[in-house]
Amino acid sequence: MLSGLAHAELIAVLVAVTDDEPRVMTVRAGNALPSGPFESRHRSLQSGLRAWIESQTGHPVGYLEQLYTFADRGRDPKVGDDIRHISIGYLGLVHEQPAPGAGRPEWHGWYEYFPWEDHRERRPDMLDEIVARLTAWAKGDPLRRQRIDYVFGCNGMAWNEDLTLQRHELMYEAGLAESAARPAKALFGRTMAGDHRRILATGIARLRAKIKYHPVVFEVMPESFTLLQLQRTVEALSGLRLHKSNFRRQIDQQELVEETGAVSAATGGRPAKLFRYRPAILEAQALSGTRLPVSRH
Amino acid sequence: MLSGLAHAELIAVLVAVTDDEPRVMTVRAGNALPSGPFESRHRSLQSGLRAWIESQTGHPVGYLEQLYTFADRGRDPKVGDDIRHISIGYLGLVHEQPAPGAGRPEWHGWYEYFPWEDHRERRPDMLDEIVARLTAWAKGDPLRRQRIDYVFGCNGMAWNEDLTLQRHELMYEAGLAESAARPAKALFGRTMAGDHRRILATGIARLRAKIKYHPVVFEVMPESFTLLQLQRTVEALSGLRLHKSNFRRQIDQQELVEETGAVSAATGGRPAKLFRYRPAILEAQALSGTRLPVSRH
DNA sequence: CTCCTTGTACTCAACTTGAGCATATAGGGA
DNA sequence: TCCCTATATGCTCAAGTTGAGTACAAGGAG
Repeated sequence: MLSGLAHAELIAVLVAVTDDEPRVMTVRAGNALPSGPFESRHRSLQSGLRAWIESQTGHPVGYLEQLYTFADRGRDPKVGDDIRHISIGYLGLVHEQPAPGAGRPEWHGWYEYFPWEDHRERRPDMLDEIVARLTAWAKGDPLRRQRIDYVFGCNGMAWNEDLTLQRHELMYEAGLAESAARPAKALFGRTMAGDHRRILATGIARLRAKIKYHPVVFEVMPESFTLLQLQRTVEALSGLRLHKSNFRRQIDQQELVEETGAVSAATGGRPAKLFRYRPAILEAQALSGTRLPVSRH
Repeated sequence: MLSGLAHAELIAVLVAVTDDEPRVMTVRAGNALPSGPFESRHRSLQSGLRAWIESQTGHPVGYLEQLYTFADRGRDPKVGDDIRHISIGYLGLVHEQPAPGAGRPEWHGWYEYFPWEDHRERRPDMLDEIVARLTAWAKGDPLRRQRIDYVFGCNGMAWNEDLTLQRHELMYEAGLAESAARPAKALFGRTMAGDHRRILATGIARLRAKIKYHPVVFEVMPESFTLLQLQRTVEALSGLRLHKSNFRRQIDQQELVEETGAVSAATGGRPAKLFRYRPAILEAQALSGTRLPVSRH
């Protein structure tokens, strides 16, 4: 018994936003997240993953953050049947892809996997079905009922976009997601191999929370952009519609952007000023309590 | 070469608050955090650690959260010299200890290790010395200068209690903390073995950030408490003095506590009502943007 | 009884946020 | 040409939140 020995694997949730759609890099035709063994030649977890990602995508990774470490009882014929399998998940952000889906890396919209998470147009109808099934599963247990209400925003509670992971876990418990017994069968959304969809949910949740108090959006933006493009990107990631003028007020109060001087005529109406990110003050202003200016409509 | 194989170890930052002092469980006379190998008999990381902690401290762990996974090139004669060493850090909160320091587990005040982090009485004088040495190290580099100002709250910037980890890392870079070459020598505060002090800094930072938007304080409180006791506990953890009436307003707006009906006469003046935590609504209200009502004085 | 100490309830100005309206500037078509 | 539509951008205002302080209550010690 090799006590304390385990297989270590790095697994990445790599996110880009193209055409107002958040996309995640996948392998195996969208059925798995990219991953690889953590090799001893790597200096550190971070640098190992960074090198590997850049070789795979050809894009520099602007932002890389550890997400979570998952452990599962894996099987490895080389070492023995009962060795632990440890996956260290990372969230990486890359700038807009010029040609999404071109080349080997496959980018899939993340709402393929979590269609109920996109509330930009309207609250997805699918949610009624999900909540109905969860309610049946809860069987009147008041604690479960309360959890459903909170996590899915029912019975007077507001939808909280940050709870992506909790929603997935609740659905998993209730048998609405893929299971070990039926790995490819889920009632809602597209599945992934193993626990990859769960890791993706972790990444989405982390990014949605972070975007509110840290200027990470700019890590997926091109060099220069209009304020509406910026807003659309935040909306894509959070799955919400935002209030336009309040969003703008927030952005320029934080002094995170500056005008480039150029304008974009590509928007149809009055040309919009182009802005660029101004990392100078960096984190100074950023940490003030920044809630999203959600539009109620 | 065993590609992908690694030693996995669990390491815990276990926190309790006694006598208005945050304490952390240590081993080896306060020189290390408790840790142990992750064994394959454990169902999961979380449950393995939970069982282990409860056997060590005799106290149930109310709250357990993964902190971070650290990787270092370790040495293990059993397997070979170049196997990876992975430490998975956890933050755990336990309720007030009846007799701190009694028995095997040793609880040490966390400000022994980070004396400059306690701003309850006054800004520690030590900070002037630290900043002076950092300034010398920065040698006029404006980026370093800006980072020092931000992280330590100099030159018009406010002290941000959440930046414990960044402060430790900056001091480490500048050679003011222990190093691999001189593991026990630090210019400020008490050291720990290996990177344990850094892991403790990670735990402090996480807890200080979390306390603002999630009702985790109650995990270190006794069953019933007065509002001032609650305030003193938050102050102990955050290292700040809070504004009394605003703190109270915040607490009862969140409706997280209810009166027990009893009063405590132990406080010297007018007896204070006792309260208990009311987890009923649990997380519902909690997630609203909760900043600490810092007292400027 | 008086002072001292702690607890509890209000008040009020400054600031922030949610929501909507008004105006500016482009292209396209009658 | 001139209006219409579409987007961009600026401004206002009420409602809510926060920072700071004051007034009053209720015990114990001397």
